[in-house]
Amino acid sequence: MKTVNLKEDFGLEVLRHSTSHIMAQAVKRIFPEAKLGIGPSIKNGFYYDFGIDGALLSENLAQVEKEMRKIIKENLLFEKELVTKEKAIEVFRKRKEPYKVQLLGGIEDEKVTLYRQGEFVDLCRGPHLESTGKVSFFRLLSLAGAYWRGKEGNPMLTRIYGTSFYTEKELEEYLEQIEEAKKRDHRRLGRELELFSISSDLGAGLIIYHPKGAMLREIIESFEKEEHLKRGYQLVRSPHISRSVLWKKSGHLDFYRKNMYLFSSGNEEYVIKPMNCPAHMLVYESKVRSYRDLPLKYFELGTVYRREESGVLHGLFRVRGFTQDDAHIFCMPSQLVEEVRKVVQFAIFMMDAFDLGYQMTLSTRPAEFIGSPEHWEKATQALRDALGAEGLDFQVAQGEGAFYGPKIDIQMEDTLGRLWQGPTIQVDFNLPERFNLRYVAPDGEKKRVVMIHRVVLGTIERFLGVLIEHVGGAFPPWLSPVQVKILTVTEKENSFAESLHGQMVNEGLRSEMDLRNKLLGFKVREAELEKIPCMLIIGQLEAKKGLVTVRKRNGENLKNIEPQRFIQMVKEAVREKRTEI
RNA sequence: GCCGACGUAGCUCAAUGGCAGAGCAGCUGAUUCGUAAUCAGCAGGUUGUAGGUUCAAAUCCUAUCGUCGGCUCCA
Repeated sequence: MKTVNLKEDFGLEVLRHSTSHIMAQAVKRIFPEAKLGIGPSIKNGFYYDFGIDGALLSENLAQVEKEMRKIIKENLLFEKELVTKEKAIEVFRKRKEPYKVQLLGGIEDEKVTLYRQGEFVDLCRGPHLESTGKVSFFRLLSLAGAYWRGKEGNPMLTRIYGTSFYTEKELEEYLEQIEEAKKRDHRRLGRELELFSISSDLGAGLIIYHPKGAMLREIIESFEKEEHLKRGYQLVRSPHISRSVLWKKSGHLDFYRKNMYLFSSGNEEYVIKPMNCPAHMLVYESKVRSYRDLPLKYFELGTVYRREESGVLHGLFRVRGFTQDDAHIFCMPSQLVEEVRKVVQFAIFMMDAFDLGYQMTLSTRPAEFIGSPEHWEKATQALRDALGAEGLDFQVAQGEGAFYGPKIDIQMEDTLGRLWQGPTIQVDFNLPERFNLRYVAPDGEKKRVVMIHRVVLGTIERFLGVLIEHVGGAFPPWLSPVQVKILTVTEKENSFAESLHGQMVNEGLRSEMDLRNKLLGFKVREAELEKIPCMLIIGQLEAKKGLVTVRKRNGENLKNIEPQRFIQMVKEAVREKRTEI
């Protein structure tokens, strides 16, 4: 089974890569001055980059598609040619392809392969299909800017994204899938379910929570607080603003300034906190600490503000004001492995509690770093050991660690398959140094404390976004802002409905009533669209007997239920965190 | 920040230089009804904002704010 799948994927890669060459050929026919960048196949399709100085616009995509169909009809052979690097450089110099020449400069091998189809030549490892005629079901999807070789200082090329399949059915299904994903988009559901909104008057990247979204947050936050207390964390709190001297001391003013909101008051410069760590350092620093006190774990749902570049803002996933479930763990070097391991377990516990999938990355020492290489080696090994002890699969991102220490990142997927970083566990050699954080060891000597900086959901905002998309807005009862909606058949049952509502609210259930003079079918439809876990249908039958009919959001009915029994059912579903009542 | 696209009623979308419109939502009335839309009527707008071109601008131009898809950066 597995090998067949691999083959198919490989086949798709070849198809898509070949389609990207056809696209490049079409673009060159229409815009002979376009310079070729690179054109690989990617997860769900392919792209090709062109240096064309903005002459290629989205209105040209249809034209490019048309030319591609012509090339496919011409059924040109993909011809492979093995040449020396010098020969290849000469070919592309003649064809005025500076990016290809640059690429060749970076290749170590003596021989490279060229692929030709008709008048088009590309530097390419291959493999390709036999001929352009083998491609038929493709679609150009979007246009985007992309820096040459992904470096900000380089020229901006124009990138065309597209996809390609062997059958029309698969292409249609893929396009359909994208449409379906849009319905689960948290930005759309956030509005439809009245969870949150963003207002340009308030400011880009700043979230306002509406009653249902605020309730959802409250549920998640109180769950988190409890779980932290169970694990020996202590709650701390710090103000939103602080004097800039604190940030001078922490180093943020130098390294992080462009992301910080600063303001002055009198002669004093102030900072709106972009992080919680410096304040937590001050808590540690406030008295002499003994090795007997360690590990110390300070937890704060800390709301921070960062001046993010306008182009990166994205719904709840990338914002300027957000709340981290932030904690700082101070320990002795000998406790590091154990503490990291506990945090890894905690993060996984949280992911599991919300039924979310994830992937892990270990990021190691970057080119520029502070602290000694031995410390780095030990800390990186501690992270590796913690992951190993839990039997977790992880990728290693060489040199991707922060300048102040190695880290473990946990990424979560959104509905379109994009990855977003959630939980992160970072060892920090920098701040304990800058704040001179020490503890008194058994021998009476003062020693440098080791610090772990960690979040287990990441930020409440991003996490909520992922959660909304994961459940498609249909929250499990324990999280659902409204758990029950009482629907009356006619206004005659309103008083019974009101007494039921009072009873449930008293028992701590989140209940709403729909007493409007509307048809039952209409009320059911609305409650279904609100994705409320269950409805109570109250007509004459129920009112007379003092019982309720439960309609779950999947359409299933439970008849003649005692109100108290129903309340217990909901409580049980909440306690067990079941997805449905 | 950069590249491209977009911004019309609460929402989804029409109106291609010549009278700003529809459906849903909202409001009012009728209907008292059993599991995804009862019927009728009414109201809703400085076309994101500011400037410009024109006899005339939602439409063309400039700036600005915001949104979307990417790039870079990041939780």
